[in-house]
Amino acid sequence: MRRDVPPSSPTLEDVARAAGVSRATVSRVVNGIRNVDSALQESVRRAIADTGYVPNRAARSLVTRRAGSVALVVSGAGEEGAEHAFPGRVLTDPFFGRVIGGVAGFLRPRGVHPVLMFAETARARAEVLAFLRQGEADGAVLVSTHAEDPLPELLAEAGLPAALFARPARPVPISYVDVDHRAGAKLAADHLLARGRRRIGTISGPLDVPAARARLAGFRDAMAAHGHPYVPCAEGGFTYHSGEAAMERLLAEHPGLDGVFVANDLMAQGALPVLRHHGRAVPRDVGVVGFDDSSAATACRPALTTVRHPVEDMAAELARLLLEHVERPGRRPTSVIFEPALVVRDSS
Amino acid sequence: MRRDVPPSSPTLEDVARAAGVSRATVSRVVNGIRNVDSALQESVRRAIADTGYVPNRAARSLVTRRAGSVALVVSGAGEEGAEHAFPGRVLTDPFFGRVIGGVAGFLRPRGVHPVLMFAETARARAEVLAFLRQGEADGAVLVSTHAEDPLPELLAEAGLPAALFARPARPVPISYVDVDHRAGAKLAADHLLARGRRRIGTISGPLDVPAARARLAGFRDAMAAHGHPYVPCAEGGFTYHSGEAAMERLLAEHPGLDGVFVANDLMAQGALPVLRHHGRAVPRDVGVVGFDDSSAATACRPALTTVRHPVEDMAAELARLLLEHVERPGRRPTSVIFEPALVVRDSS
DNA sequence: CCACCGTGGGAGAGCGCTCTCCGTCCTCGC
DNA sequence: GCGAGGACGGAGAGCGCTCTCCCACGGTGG
Repeated sequence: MRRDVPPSSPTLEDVARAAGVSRATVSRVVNGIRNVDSALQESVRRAIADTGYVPNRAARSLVTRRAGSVALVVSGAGEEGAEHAFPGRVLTDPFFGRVIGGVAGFLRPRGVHPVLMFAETARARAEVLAFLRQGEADGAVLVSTHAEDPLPELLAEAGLPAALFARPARPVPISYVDVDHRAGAKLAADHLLARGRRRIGTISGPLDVPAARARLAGFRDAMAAHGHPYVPCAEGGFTYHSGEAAMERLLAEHPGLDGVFVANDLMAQGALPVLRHHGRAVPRDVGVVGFDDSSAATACRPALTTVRHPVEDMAAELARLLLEHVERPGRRPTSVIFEPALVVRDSS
Repeated sequence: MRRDVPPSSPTLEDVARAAGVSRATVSRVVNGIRNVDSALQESVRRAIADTGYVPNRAARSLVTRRAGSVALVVSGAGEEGAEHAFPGRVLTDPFFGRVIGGVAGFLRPRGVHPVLMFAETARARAEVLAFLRQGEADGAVLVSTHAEDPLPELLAEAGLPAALFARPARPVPISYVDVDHRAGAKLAADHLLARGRRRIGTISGPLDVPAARARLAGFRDAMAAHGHPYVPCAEGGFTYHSGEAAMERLLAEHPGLDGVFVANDLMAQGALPVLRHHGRAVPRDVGVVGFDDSSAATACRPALTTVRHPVEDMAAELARLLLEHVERPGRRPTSVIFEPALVVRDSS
């Protein structure tokens, strides 16, 4: 409509011609650098508006060697070998939603876009590496579902900018953010004891996950410090159903229980109906404390007392760490640990 | 380590030199086109392996005018004006996780990457448009949280390839996928009646959302066809808490209720404790049927009878539609409607 | 025996941008 | 009054790739 021949979008050249200046000057105005006479600047801006110019990202990337995007990798999701299954069934866990939201929230004002990737198989991991090497993304933030994920090491070896959500199981020279799980578990222990609970058990997460181990250890240490050296434990898998099953077992072995610390809210959500089913009123007979302060915590009856995990803030910091590595490639890995807080609701 | 001077990755030129052929030939091999002598092909492949070459995506995009990625836009999320808030609190809803998983699952084997974007504000919408115009993504799939979302129209006007999850409130010339909400609601009605329920109410979704309206209308029509012209309804907002509140209201006005159709699982999950709290046993006194077959359906006690919404398949189809539009820009919009199915569990 | 065609492969022109040079002009200071 | 130096803007060389030509060669039919 505006032009006759080319239906493709206007280029820097077109704008330059319209404004009567050189390409370089238009580029300077667009990128806001150096000293360009304000009158010229104005006419360039008008020409940009007139032509409807938008810079072509591919061309820019080609010369700047920056993609302006980062890979947001959900790693270790799904089963090995389930090549054609839908990935991201994990995304069903509200926890990932919060991480993604936090990362995206930090990146957005900086004009960086997150590219979603799943890396559950060896092939998928190779794709992530290729993706980064091809320069389609400047780096990767990684959130793993299980501890044995080899991707962090692969990234570190390849020298690609990356940052992790949660400390890796084996030490890897890579930046990460995490919460102080031990301190959070101590908060839960202190709270249950303060409420007068004395026969306290715990439902842990899968013990190959460092976070789950740390929560259990922290809880036991805190209990021991208060003179409770033995704390019965049932291991769960961080899912609703594993929470149910673990609660059944714990209750069968320790019917006299009057308090439970559950290592995440989803499992606690599963534990509540089991307690009710066995005639235990919560919080009257048994006090329950979860971990994460996820949406599950308020989608329970009674609403869950829980340990707040500042997931969004952590995810934002995660993104910040990554961008720092992208900015200055040589940088040494750093880790940032966040403090948890107790949120008291109705279940304790 | 391998080379002395350039630490940057090898280019087509380097590979060509190593294989003793021209750039063009290497390009042909890489892209698997035209007829290249198999001996040459072999030596080129070896050279690629030796140099560790990976094609530079920006350079390729520059000439092919294809980004190889699409925008996955969550639209209408969060409140207008909450500029600095974390976006994607919606991601907490497992429904979005399923959509994202389905889209990603389809795109992945095709080498297309989804770029996550949020478009809750006018500014964010402008960014999405600019993103597409800049050629950073070849098109957009859109999943909206509310009906008044202006983004579909903006995309259609701009002639950018796009596809929607769920039919837009106002007709827009754009492809979409949806489920047959009316048929799903009829399934629920038939089932409740078949189980002998006679005093049946419903909790609807927000009535400005077309899907919510269609479910309500379908339910009422099916009930009317069976001789139940009046069906009491309480409007909810598709969230856990709105489900609780709606159930309270419905029960207050119609204490004799023996069946409820709830327009999504999350609200049904909220409704169950309310029924229990008011002394109604589920399913003995009241039968409950949800909608979606989300993870919430199995994370309830009793487990929820619900209408299965094949979200992953729909999302895959959504991605397919988009890619079709990217492939052949002139294509007319099409819509694909999926059939729902009843999943009987314990709540009815 | 020559015109013709099909096939394999090279040369080279860009794609749209950034950025380094370098030239021009204007303003001071001595 | 003249040279130094700063401010401004243009020319042009690429970034790494694709793809259109075009050439060379061998086989075929008239």
